[in-house]
Amino acid sequence: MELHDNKKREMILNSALELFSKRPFHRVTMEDIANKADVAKGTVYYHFDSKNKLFEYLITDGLNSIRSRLDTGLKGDDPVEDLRCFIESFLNCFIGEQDFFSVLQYEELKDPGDIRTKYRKKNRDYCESLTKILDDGMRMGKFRKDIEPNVLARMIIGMIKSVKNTDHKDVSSLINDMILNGITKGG
Amino acid sequence: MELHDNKKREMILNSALELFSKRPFHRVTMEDIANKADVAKGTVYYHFDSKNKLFEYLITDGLNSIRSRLDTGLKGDDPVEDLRCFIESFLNCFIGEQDFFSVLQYEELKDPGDIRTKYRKKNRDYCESLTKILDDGMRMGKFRKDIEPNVLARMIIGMIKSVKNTDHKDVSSLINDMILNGITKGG
DNA sequence: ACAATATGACTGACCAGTCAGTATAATTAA
DNA sequence: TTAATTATACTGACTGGTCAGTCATATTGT
Repeated sequence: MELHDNKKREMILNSALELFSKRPFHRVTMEDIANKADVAKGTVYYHFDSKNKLFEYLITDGLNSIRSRLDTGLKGDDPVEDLRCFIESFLNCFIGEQDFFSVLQYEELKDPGDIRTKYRKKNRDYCESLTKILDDGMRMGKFRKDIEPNVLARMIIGMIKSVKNTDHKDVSSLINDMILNGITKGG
Repeated sequence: MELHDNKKREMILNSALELFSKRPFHRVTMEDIANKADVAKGTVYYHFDSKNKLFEYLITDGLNSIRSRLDTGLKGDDPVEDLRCFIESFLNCFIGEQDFFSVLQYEELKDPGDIRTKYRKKNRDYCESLTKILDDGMRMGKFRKDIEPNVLARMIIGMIKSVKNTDHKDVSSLINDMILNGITKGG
């Protein structure tokens, strides 16, 4: 019976995400957000305690949705297949949620002494999921063992995140093949 | 002893680099920099016109030194060997100049409407150098052809940049081998 | 009526950049 | 040699603008 169609709250979140993805935290003002959401500044403060809290919400909310998307489809018994699946999901997330990943990129930068630190761990969650896949694969003799799984995981994520505007019909399987077989064969 | 030794200027640059590598641009104040350099705020402004100009100097100066380090050693006639050489140089730069690369990472983020845009291009220079190596290699049949050389270049850079605190004795050749042969063989 | 929601003028902290002045070294004048 | 002049390096109190957050008031919904 109480409230809400939450229309304005949604507008605020959308506007904030878009602005934070285009400029760093301190170059986005609460008034920018309010204006873009077509709402008064006070309204933003009605829905969110502070600029930090608003930012915090965007990050945790986004991470949660991405995590659940990344976890679906993993079987746990076939590392090669799980790797393929993970890469595909991650690439879909990455391309589908570009604004969010831009915000996350700011978030990932060092800035001890405020909210950020607190998310570092959660932030790495998808790395841990991938780390596990790689670790399993190494123990089963499917992947090379001369590198730490978590280092390799981060490298793979870093690699995927660097992909921009390619029109290859299936980037996902291309990347998968490159990771598995390198650049000297295939093509 | 005071005139024309650039001691303070150096101190300012060092302090600024360190601070900018730890916090985003707008969370570093000119007074922070002055304090760290053990100098008055006015002194910073004596040596640099503005905060932007100081930042600008750090970036261009760092990029110039890195570029020249990356170009030495390339032969131009053997893509496989040039790739190996590039990876080694880049990794050395990346590990040796971590503060600078952190600053650069901020720099690489979108923030249209100030200095940043202007450096985008220069910023990518080392990518172009790598792109050329890959392009040559593809034309010579050494590397797979089913991916744009510039996309691949960015992926490789992204991969290397994701390497953190690994104590493998020769990370450089490990990475080189993984890029060439993938993760299913080797180790 | 009453609570929930929304408003925007206002406040106070913070910070980039200024400026009037000091100090020290280099140059010239006596 | 030393006094006077100028150039260079440095200082920190101050200013003007910006922006997160507040609050008294208005509007809407039930």
